[in-house]
Amino acid sequence: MPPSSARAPRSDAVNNRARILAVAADAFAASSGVSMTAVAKQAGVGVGTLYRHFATREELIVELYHHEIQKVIDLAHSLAADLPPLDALRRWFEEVARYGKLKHGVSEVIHAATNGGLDDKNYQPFLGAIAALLDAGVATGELKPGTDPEDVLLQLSVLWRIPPGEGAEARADRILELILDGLRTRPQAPAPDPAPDLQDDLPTPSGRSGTATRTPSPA
Amino acid sequence: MPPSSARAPRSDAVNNRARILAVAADAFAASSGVSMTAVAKQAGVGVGTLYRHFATREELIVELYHHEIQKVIDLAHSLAADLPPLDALRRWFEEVARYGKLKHGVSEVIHAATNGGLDDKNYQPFLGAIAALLDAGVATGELKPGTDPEDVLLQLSVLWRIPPGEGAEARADRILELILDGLRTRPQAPAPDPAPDLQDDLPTPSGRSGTATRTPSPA
DNA sequence: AGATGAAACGGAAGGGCTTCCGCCTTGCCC
DNA sequence: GGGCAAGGCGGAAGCCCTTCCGTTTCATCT
Repeated sequence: MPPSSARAPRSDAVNNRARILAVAADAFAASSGVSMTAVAKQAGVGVGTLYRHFATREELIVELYHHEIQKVIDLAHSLAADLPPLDALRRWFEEVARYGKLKHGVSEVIHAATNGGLDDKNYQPFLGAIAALLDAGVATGELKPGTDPEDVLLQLSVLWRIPPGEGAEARADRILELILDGLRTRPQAPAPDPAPDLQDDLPTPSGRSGTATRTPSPA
Repeated sequence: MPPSSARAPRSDAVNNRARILAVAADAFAASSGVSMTAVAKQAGVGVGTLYRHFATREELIVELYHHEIQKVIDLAHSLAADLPPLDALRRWFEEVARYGKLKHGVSEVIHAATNGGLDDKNYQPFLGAIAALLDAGVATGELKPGTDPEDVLLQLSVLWRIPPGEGAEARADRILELILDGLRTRPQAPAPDPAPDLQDDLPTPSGRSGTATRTPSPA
């Protein structure tokens, strides 16, 4: 390729970048709540320098974890090749969820992506991974055709917003299942008749999950 | 009731609260990017006072919009009563999406809710609204039983994260449909046999079919 | 009216992300 | 080797949300 407009990068810049990444890797490994200022200080550079290299916090994180991201992407492709489409999709979803919990970075990246703040370098392959899984399912007729990978990614981003604690894991599973069902093809029902034949008698129609009507809150 | 522990609220507090709300209503109507400091200044109080009345930015917004929220909640109940369950649900989803776009507040509130930062006063009725819609569908057998309204709310929260512009509206529609399908019951396929009888043989499992990557909308 | 204590007030301060801009280093060319 | 721009560097500063705490005000009790 023609070396047209790009001078060689300056050596100090190269060093700084490397040092920043090294420091940041350590810092984020210890805890995900690391401030840009802290990273800069530890790396022995000013914040300005930090921001010269990584225009935004997200961008730094993306860089840090793009390795992990790549693993997730690769996994998608291999699952798509090895497993029945639905299983592949489910497994991948679970894996994504798991990654997001363990390595906080993956979720941050997806978050960045769904916020539009991710450049093609990481975003496109991710979409490609999803597309591969979807395509496999479309091919066997188990998944609806025409689903946009970006939409799926957006739906997945919900996973990182589950408040942690108690039943977080179960909840993630439930939601994954909902997403999955949304993606599947819908077999023709033999009897679309809306008559409720199974429900004999429910004395209390609102029986379950605290359908409590509003509290009498005065304005 | 015993006037046990609650003194009458002080008059200055009452006045300040009212003034803050009035000012904030105007400010947020003009643009959603209003800082707490700005609100406090315009209301002629210190930030400390502002925060005494509304412990957090979200809380102020919730208070501002809880009127709109109530409308959405009421709508859910009346739709659930008047329309076939699936239509009711779809219509309500659409309305929620629309509200979120127009009045920025509704979405902020849902965002707060799904972040766990919303107290019962607004959160529970919202869940109740969703539960009503779900229950109606469960009763007719069109929706899966046992879906947690909170999960649905979380899924809806995705709507506010669609980057605005170009095909945002269409995308919201697509996603709503995905969510909806995830909630529906899955009719028994006549042939539950896993053998693919329609597909002869797909030699290339990785062949990218129609799910071509969408053109990345210009960020 | 005067005293008194609980609650409200105000704004400085802390911590975060990001931008801006004057100064300095590096690498190239003469 | 010396000069010169391009680009990197550093950190102050701007804006945000929120917390803290000394000071002030209100409502009540004497």
